[in-house]
Amino acid sequence: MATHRERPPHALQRAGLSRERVLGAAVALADEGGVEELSMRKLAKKLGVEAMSLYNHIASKDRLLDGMVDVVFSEIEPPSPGADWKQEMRKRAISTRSALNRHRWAVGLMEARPDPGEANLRLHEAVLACLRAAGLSYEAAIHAYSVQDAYIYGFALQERALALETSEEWVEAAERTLRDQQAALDAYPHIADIQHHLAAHGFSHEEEFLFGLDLILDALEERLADGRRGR
Amino acid sequence: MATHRERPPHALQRAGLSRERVLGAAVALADEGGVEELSMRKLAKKLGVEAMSLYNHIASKDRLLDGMVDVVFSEIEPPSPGADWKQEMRKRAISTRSALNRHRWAVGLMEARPDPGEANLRLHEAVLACLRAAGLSYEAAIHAYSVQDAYIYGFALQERALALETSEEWVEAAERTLRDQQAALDAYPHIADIQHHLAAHGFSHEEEFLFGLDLILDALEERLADGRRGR
DNA sequence: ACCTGAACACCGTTCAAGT
DNA sequence: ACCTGAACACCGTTCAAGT
Repeated sequence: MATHRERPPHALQRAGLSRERVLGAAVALADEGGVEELSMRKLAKKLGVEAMSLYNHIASKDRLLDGMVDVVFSEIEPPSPGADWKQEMRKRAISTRSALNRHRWAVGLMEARPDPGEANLRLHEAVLACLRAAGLSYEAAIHAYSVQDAYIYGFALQERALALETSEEWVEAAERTLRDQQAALDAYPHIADIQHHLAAHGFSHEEEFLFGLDLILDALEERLADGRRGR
Repeated sequence: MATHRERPPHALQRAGLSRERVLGAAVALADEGGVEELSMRKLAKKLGVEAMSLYNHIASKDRLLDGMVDVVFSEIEPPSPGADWKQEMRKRAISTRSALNRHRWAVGLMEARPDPGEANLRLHEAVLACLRAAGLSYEAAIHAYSVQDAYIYGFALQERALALETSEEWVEAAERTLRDQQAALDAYPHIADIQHHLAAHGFSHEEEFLFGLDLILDALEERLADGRRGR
């Protein structure tokens, strides 16, 4: 190590890239402009380098996306096996939703990558460990995991589409719809009713998320009394 | 109509395109090769025409995708308002899943398009009508709709990723994982256990889907006893 | 009204060449 | 070992021109 030669100060040499720097910049770029804004050329420019340099650190754009997805997985807090499984699963679901809201480009990609990254596996392992420690059979654990994840990722998908953040924005959007689309809404009276309801009461993604989450967790708890006895 | 002039038989003139033909070909192309295979140029070639001709029938690729998504919505059987809401919702969920399995490219797009198409609105209206006819309050209807759709679309998302069809394929895949990734699995004992379970018992997407769906519908029925009394 | 060729401003990726 | 320029085979879309 001490014998390592000093790098000569050639102008071309010193970009200082690394897999981590590339991944970090890619995530930041996608966070700002969406995944369709992410091109190898733009990413390179952001790093002060030509596009082809990136290929020294990642094999292809597809592998870049794999890495980015695993960055998102690494931000999700894994459950601990000891404590109350329902509480742990609830925290993990909330943590997942907020990671997906910070990185909206990731929603469709998280479940879509074959061969998962390390952070993905670690989280996966922790969830299974928690459920098994709670006494669930393999079948019950698979069932429980499957419903929860379908719900969490599906909810995030809808939330990404319905881009309104606050309850006030919902009121405003509903009022605008009622004003501008009045004629169209005549054909869809129940949709119109719902718009009226939203204009009057607003809407909270968070509240909505927790309603469904607790519905599912409570129902699982009831059913898994059976699962625990072998079923 | 009778006075309509015969079209002269010029060589360039007679492609006979229409919005419907374009949409149909686009859906077929995406069904075969996935959405990344769908380019304006390839679509045109499939229709025996140059890419630029397509722009006489659809405004842009984005509007093409809008149209394709609405084709998928049109294949989902809407619930009827009179009958048992749980049964109607169950049938509609199953119909949605099978449409999404026929058109796997659509999964991430169905919920992602601003301004919905006609088939989308018609289905949306029918679902709300069914829930309201069953006596649910606006709040309860929104809750019920939201959980169900999150689950349905989220499940389809997972199913698309886990591309294995039959239970036998699952057994085979699990066996291969256990054989090839043995070292890696040492670090993740619970994942390894699940793979063993899958290798022994197989896995059915359909069964899994129905477990979660019925869990949710039953739980909704219980809670909505309150929703019906105004809550 | 519908179709087209040429062109523009982009893509991801390969490959030989530089240091 | 890392970075680059030129090149290849693609994209979506515009625009003027054809019939």
